[in-house]
Amino acid sequence: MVLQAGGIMSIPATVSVDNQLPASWTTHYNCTDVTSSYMSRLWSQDLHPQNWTKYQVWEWLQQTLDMHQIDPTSIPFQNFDLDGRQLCNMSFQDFTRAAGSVGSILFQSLCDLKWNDFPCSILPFKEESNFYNTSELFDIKSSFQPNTTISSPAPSSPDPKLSQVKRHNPRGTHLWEFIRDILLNPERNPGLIKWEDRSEGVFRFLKSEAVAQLWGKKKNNSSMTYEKLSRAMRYYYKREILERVDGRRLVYKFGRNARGWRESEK
DNA sequence: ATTACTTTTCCTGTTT
DNA sequence: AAAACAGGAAAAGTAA
Repeated sequence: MVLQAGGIMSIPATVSVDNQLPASWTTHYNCTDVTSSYMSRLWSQDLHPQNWTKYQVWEWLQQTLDMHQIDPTSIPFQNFDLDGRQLCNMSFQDFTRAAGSVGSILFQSLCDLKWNDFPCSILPFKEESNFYNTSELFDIKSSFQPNTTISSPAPSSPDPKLSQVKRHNPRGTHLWEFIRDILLNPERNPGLIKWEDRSEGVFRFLKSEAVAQLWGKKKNNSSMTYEKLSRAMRYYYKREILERVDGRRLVYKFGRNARGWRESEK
């Protein structure tokens, strides 16, 4: 029998992701536990949508879609590369232009935030934030959770088109989506992965182990490694979510079945 | 409980 | 020699 010595011990203490993240990231991470009071104060007083940064707009978008169980890839995020002021200046029509039928949901949601005082149902779920969010990069759940009371349960917009909105994996972000979302948010991607050829969908891992750690964090698996992550990536070839790029290490390319990575895509 | 699908884990071998 | 790439196999996790 072959002895596999040291297998377990070799879990990379090597790359501590947190050490590599810029302040803005870790701040966001760490605040999640302490957040309740902090956030509610922050949200109810200081940070009206008007004053949101682009990042906060982005966060709001994620949360709202999630809350309504709308597949994030069904709307073009590029259309929301806006700060709070710009967002608040958007008309209803602007929203529908930017996000189709989902636009009305977003508009509605934003109106609630703009004009209502906060539904205090916003931070009731302490345990859940632990659940999938020790420190989550791409969906920071600190502020709200799907809670039916949060925004008018029956939005008075029986839009027929809404029925064809994809209701899909609210929680399940797949690996390739995770990767895509890192790529799509350069402000918060501290040199982890970079586009090699943006229009062709070619990208390269710069810090493979750090990405793996981050992925592990998301999946609550502290022993994730690039070795294992890359095996999952290779399974994507067959499904044409990724295409092979050979000869170039750590380089991958989105395939025909990968959605939502293009600059202008719908 | 079942099932289909995705990811993780582990491994052996190859390539860069 | 070290790090990536390749996939097979099987276990484990997940969503419906």
